Amino acid sequence: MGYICDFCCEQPSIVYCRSDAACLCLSCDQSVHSANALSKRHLRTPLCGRCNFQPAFVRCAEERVSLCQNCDLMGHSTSTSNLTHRRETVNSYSGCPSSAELSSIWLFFSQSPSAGESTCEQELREMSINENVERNSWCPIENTISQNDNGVAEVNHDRNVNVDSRSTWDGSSNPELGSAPQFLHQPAGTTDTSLTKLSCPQTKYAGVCEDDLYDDFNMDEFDLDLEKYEELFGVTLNHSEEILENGQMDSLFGTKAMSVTDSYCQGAVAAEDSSPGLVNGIQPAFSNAASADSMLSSKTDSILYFTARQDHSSFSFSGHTGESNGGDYQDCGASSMLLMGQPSWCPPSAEGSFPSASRSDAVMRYKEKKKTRKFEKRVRYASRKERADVRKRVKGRFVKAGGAYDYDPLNPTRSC
DNA sequence: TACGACTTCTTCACCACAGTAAGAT
DNA sequence: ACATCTTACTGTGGTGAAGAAGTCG
Repeated sequence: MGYICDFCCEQPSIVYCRSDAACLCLSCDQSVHSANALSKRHLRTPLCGRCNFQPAFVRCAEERVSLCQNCDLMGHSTSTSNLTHRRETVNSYSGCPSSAELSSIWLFFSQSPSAGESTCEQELREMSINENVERNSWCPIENTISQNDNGVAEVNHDRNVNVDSRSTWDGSSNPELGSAPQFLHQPAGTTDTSLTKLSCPQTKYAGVCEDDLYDDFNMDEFDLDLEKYEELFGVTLNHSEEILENGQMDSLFGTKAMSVTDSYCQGAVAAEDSSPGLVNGIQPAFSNAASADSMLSSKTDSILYFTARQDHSSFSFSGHTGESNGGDYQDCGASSMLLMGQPSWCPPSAEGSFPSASRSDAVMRYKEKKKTRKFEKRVRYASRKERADVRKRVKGRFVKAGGAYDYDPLNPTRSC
C-alpha cells in the first residue's frame, strides 16, 4: 500500500480495497471493480488523509480530514481540545458508484473544498469517474441515507448492504469507544424499524431483521475489532478453539447456538429494556465496519470464531490464520460467520421472546440458501474463467473444440 | 443397543486449452 | 546480451464417482 495507485502506479490512491489489499485511484477503482460480479462486491473505503496508508474509518468534522484508527487515536487522544472534535464514520461502498453516488455516501465529497482537507479528498473531488462503466450492482435506490431526528445519518437499504451506516459522535462521550461510533447518539429507547441489518439493535424483535438472517451476513458487515473487544470485555483470545464449520450450523441453530444476528438483535432488545449503557458499549464493537477495515488491513487473514459457554459466564474466541485471502472470508458467508451461543450480556429472557415459528422459518430459509449458495472461490485468472465459462462439456468435462458435447454454457438448453 | 440398508452430503478427479515460465537454441 | 522457439505447467467449471455422515427400521 502506498500513496500511489497500486494499479496504474500513476495517480494518487484515493480508496483502499480490503479484498484486493490495494490502494487505488478512482479511475482504477472503477475499472478494476467493474470487471465482474465478484469484484463489484469488494468493499472500499477512502484512505486515511493523514497517513495515506490505512483505510479511513472516521472523519473529523473540525479538521476536515478522514482518519484511520491509528491516526484518529493519535490525533484525538493526545489533546483534550481534540478530544471534543466531532467525528463521523466513513462509509464503505461496493459496486461501481458514480461520483454523484459517492457524494451521497461520503457527504464531505460534495462539500466545498477547503484548505484544511486532505490531498486525497481534494483529488477525490476533482477526479471524474468514467460514467460509462457498468454499475448495476450499486443500487442507490436501495441505499438511501437519511437524517433522523438526532441528526444522525442513517442508511436504509434492502438486501444488499453496500454502504455502512453513518453516525456522528464526539470524542468526549466515550474515548474508549472511539473506534466504534455507531449509535452513540441514538437514544437507547428509540426504535426505528426502517433500519435493517446495521440498525438491527434498534429493532424491537429479532424477526424484523429476519430477512437478512444468514443471507448477506459476512465479516464486512459484522465487524469485530478484537483488540477493542478485549478492552471492552476483558476476554483473552484463545487461538486453539475448535472451528465451527458450516456443516455444524444446522444442528447448532436447532439447539443452543444462535447466529450473531440473533444474539445481536436480542442483546439490543435486552439493552433497550434494561441497560442502555450496555448496548452502547456492545453494539459499536460489532457494527463498525471501519474499525474492521483497520484491523483487517493488518490482520487480513484472520477468520474469527468464538463459541459461547453454556453457563454464559464466559466465552472464548478463536482466531485462525491461514492462507486465505480477503475475498475468502468476505464472501464465504456462513463459514466466516461468527457463531456463538447466547452471549454473556444477553439475558435469558431475550431468547424466550423470540418467536419459535420465526426461528424455524429462518432456519428453513437458511438451509435453502445454503443449498443454493455458491461458496465463491477466488478466481485468479479471469481470462481462464471466461474461457471455461463458454467451453462446451460432456458430463462436465471439457471437450475439444468442435467435438460433440452435451452441455453448452452459452446455450444450456441446447445440446448435441 | 447394534446393525444393515438407504439417503444425503462432501470431496475430488477429470477434461481442453490459453497463458505463463523456464530452458534451449 | 538478446530474440525466438520448445516444453512443461497452471487453472478455469460442471459433472459424476467415491466415500463419509446421517437417518431409519
